[in-house]
Amino acid sequence: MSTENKGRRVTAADVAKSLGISRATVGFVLNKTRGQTISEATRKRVINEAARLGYRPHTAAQALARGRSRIILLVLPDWPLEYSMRRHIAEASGFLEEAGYSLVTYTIHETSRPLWESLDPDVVIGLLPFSEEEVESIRASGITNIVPVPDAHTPAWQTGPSIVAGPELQVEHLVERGHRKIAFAAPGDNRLRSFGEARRNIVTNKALELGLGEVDCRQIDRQDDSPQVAVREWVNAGVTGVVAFNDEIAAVVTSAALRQGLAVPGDLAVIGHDDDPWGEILVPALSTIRMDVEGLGRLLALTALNAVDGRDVPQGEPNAVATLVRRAST
Amino acid sequence: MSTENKGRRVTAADVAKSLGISRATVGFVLNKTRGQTISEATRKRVINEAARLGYRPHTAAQALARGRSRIILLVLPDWPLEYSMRRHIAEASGFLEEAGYSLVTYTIHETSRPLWESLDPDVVIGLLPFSEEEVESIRASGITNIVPVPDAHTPAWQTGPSIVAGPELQVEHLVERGHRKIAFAAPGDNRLRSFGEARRNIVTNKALELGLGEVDCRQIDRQDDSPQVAVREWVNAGVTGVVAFNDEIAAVVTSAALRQGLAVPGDLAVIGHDDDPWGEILVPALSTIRMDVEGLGRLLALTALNAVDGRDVPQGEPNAVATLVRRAST
DNA sequence: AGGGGGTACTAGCTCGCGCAAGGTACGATT
DNA sequence: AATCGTACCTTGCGCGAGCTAGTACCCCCT
Repeated sequence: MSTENKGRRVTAADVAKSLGISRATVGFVLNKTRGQTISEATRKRVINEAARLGYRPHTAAQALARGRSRIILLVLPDWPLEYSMRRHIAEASGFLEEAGYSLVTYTIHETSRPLWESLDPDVVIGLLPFSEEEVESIRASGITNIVPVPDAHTPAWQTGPSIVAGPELQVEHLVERGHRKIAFAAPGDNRLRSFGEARRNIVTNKALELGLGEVDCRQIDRQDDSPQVAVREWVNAGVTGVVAFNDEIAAVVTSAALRQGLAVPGDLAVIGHDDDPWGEILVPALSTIRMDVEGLGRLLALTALNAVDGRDVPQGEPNAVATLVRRAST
Repeated sequence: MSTENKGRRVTAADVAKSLGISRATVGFVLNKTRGQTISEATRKRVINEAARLGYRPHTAAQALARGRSRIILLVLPDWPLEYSMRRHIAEASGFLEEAGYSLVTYTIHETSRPLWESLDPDVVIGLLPFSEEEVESIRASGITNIVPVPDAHTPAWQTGPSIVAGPELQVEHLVERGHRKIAFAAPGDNRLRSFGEARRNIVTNKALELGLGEVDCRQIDRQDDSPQVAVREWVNAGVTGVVAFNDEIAAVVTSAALRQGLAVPGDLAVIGHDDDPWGEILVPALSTIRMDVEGLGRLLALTALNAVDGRDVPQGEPNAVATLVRRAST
């Protein structure tokens, strides 16, 4: 299947010439183009000859001709993916493939130009919401299909049950454990700023709703002394429970508390978010929130397809969106 | 930069028309084409106008015209990537970008069509050797640049001194801290088996060389009671220092020790590998090995670039390969 | 005045494919 | 006999950019 033309790639024109028919016909057959009638005999001849010659459509040419790359870029968070998550991505990938799309996964790193600029995907879809800078950057590459959609007024991901549930569970859990004065540990990292704000608001509202006092919110940066300062002042102010933005922040806070000779959860209880595998290793093991990544992932795949068609985000929410993982830190 | 043409993408022709010059000139300027003389004035005008209009070259069109996608596909193993590996990849990605290439990472899953068929990369490069079926499949997609080449030698980054240095440093450090009876904590995960074996051998050899006793090697699996068992038996056997495969394993061991009421490093010292950021957060903070990620990433990138040019795998080794990070756990 | 040799560009073909619009042959209908 | 309809296929343009082979102009030298 390869010894014929010395190295040059087989094109649709080669298939056509070899059969003595026009290139368009080959295209129609291979694309199952609707609105074209092709005799069964020709159909078979084309398909066989294409296979015999080892014809593969040239992706770039297709993308150029139809104006779509048929690539969907899935942006992953920068932490190790659990097994179930990876499996789900594989599933989503297969699902999308049947629709003629390729799923490319991507982890953002600051060192290099984001992949959406060079890959020209039809959709960029994030497992986590994008920061404003990221949205800006994606838009600037001429990509209009971004999921989750950054709606100007009420961002869906800031109000959607799937996102709200986590922080609310964190607060409820602390209250259930008897804490009445709680604090929020926000990420110092600028890229997580807007995401942090969102979660803080949810926590604040929930605290209000449950009749708790003011929620003392502080930014935690592992690089400086902010963890130490925050812990000291929290304890002085009578805070006994800390809701952390994620597991890493929770770990940093816990760490700072332990180094000050405080007991966790005795003097200060800490709950994280995301169920990072590291959280289980820590002493004390970190209580946290596990998101229904699989459900979310499936939803995202569907959303991606709909986004390509210009349709809206599907309505179905994953059912079990967030669950509490009780461990030693609370 | 966007309000001019309603939605349509800006092409090089737009830039040219807007300046009243030919499209070719725009191309020459933007590609810094050698062998073409362009006046400095025109150069600047083109560059400014391109920026003003928000011009982005159409990747697919470029790929079609020059016959190269400028995509390098890095095939990853199907297991959670250690922190250091993710950094290598980020590093390589940045390096390749400067050369005008995009690095796309990919984990093979059986459920879907392999990405090399639809992405048309210039090179497919694997962290692990490919199976024969895989090589066959890649070849069938018309891709000739495959690394590691089926029957060439193993890539340098899999055997070179860069890999040996880390484990040796771990052992040396423990000895320096006065430990004479050490153990090795291997990953339980089957997929890391061969890596674990490799590092264990290095540790064993180094221990022999330094005149230490037998190295007690045990597999650690976070999911079962192997950490507890290992720690107990190690301590009973008089082991005082543990060399861990990576920081995660080190953390798990530390954790198990603490939970048994042992002091770290008092009763058992533990040293990790890879300098995962989580290691610094732990109490006690984890001593570890920091790899020269920049060098390794560069090597990976160079290998890929050379493959594009049809050249062979480079021989050069990264120079400063591994350094010891002293923290509280030893 | 007629080259010769730069410099600074432009015209136009090419890549492989999708797809709209246009044939053509042949039997059926008026 | 002329027209129509349909099944089947072809011609040819366009996608956006790379790049070769010019061309027009100017300066300098004999």
